[in-house]
Amino acid sequence: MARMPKEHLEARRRQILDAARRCFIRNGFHATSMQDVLTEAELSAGAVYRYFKSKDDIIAATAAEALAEVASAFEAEDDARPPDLDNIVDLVLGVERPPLSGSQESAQLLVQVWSEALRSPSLGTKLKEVMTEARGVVGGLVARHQQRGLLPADVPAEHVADVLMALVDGFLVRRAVYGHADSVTFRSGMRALMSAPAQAAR
Amino acid sequence: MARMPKEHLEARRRQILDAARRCFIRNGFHATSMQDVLTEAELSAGAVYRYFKSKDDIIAATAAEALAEVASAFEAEDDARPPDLDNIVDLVLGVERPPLSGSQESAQLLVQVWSEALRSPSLGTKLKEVMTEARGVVGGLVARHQQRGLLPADVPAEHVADVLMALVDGFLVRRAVYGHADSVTFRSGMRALMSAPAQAAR
DNA sequence: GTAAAGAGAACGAACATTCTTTTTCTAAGA
DNA sequence: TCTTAGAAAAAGAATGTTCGTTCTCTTTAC
Repeated sequence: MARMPKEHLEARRRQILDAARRCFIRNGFHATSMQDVLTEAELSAGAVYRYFKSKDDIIAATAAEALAEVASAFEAEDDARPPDLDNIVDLVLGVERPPLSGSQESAQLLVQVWSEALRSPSLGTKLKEVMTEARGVVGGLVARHQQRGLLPADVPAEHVADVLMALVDGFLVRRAVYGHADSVTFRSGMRALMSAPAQAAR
Repeated sequence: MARMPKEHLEARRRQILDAARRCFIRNGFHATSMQDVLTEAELSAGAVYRYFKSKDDIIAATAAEALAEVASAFEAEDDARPPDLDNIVDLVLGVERPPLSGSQESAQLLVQVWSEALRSPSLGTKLKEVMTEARGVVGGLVARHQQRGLLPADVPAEHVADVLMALVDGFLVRRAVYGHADSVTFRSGMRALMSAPAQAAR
C-alpha cells in the first residue's frame, strides 16, 4: 500500500485548479485547451485526470470557487461591519476586503463566470442563488439605514439594494475590462451623486 | 457573367450574422461550432465561407455590431435629449432607447463581448475606445448638471461619470444574467439614493 | 513488495477550413 | 424573346488538425 498523505493530494488538486484558473482568466473556459492546463500545471494528462474526471469538472470547480469568493465577501459585509457607519457607500466600497477590493484577476474570472452562466443552467442557478443571498444582505443594510433616517424610507429597500448590487457588478466589469477602477475615485463620485440637492419632479 | 444583385449579397451576410449572433448568445463564441452556425443559418460551409473568411472574422463582425449598438445609444443620449432635464438618473435610465432599454439578448451578447475582450487585444482596444467616448458624453452631461446646481460642483465630473457608467454596466450584467432588470424599480432605487440626507463625515 | 501516482503515447471524435461538384442566375447573342 | 454560355453561388464531401480522454507502462512512496 502506498497511499500518499492527503495533504499532498489536496496540494496537487490546488496546483491544478490554480493553473486552470490562470488559463481561464487569460483565454476563457472554452478557448483554453486541456493541453494549456497541463502545460501551465506542469503535469501530465494522466496526473490531472486522476484528480478531475473531465474538463467540465475543472470548469465547475473553478467557477464554484469564484462564487464562494463573492459570497464570502458579502457575508463579511454582513456581520463584521460596525453597526454605526454613516455612509452607505462604505458598505459597498469598503476598503478592507469586499468584492470590490479583490484583484483584477478575480474580476476577470467573474466576467468569464457570467459568460459561462449564460450557457450552463446549473452554473446559472448557482450564480442566482449567491447573488440573491447577497442582495438580501445588502437589502438588510439599506433597511437599517432607512430606520436611522440616512435614506428615504418611502422606497422599498430592495429597490435600493438592486442599485447597489448593480454598482458592484459594474465596478467589477470596469475593473476587469478597463483595468483601472479606482475605489477612491468611485467613492468620490458616489458621494457627489448622493449629496445631490433634492429635486422637484419635473 | 452572373453577378448577383448586391442587395442579395448583403442579405446573405445579414442572414449569417443574425444566425451567428443567436448562436453566440446561446453558447458563447468558442463553445459555438461552425456547424452550429451553418445549421442555424440554414446554409452550407461553402456558402458561409464565401462571405466570411474565418470564424474569427464572424466573431469580430458580431462584436463590432454589438459595440456599435452601445455607441449609438450613448450618442443618442448626447444630442437628442432635451437640455432641461432635472434628474441625472433619466440620463442613464431614460426609457426611449438608451443601452438599458435594449433587449436581454443584447445584454447577453455584451457579456460575451466583455469576456472575449479579455483575450483579444484588438477587441479590447475597440471596447475601450467606445467606452471612453461614452464616458466623455456622460461626463459632459454631469458637468452641465453641476453648472445648474443639480450636483455638487466640488467633485470632478469624471468621477461621477465613472459611477454612472458602472451603473449602466451593472444594469446590463443583471439584465443579462438574472433576466429581470426592471428600469422602473431601478430608477426608484436611484432616486432614493440620490435624495439621501446630507451626511456628516463620520 | 505493492499499489497508488504519474508520464506520455495512442485514439476516436469534432473541429475549422478547403476542394470538388452541382446548381442557379445573369447577360450576351440569335 | 428565347436560348445558351459561363461564371458566380452554394452544396456537401473531403482533409488535416486539434481536441478531450483513455490506455499502457514506468516511477514513486509507503
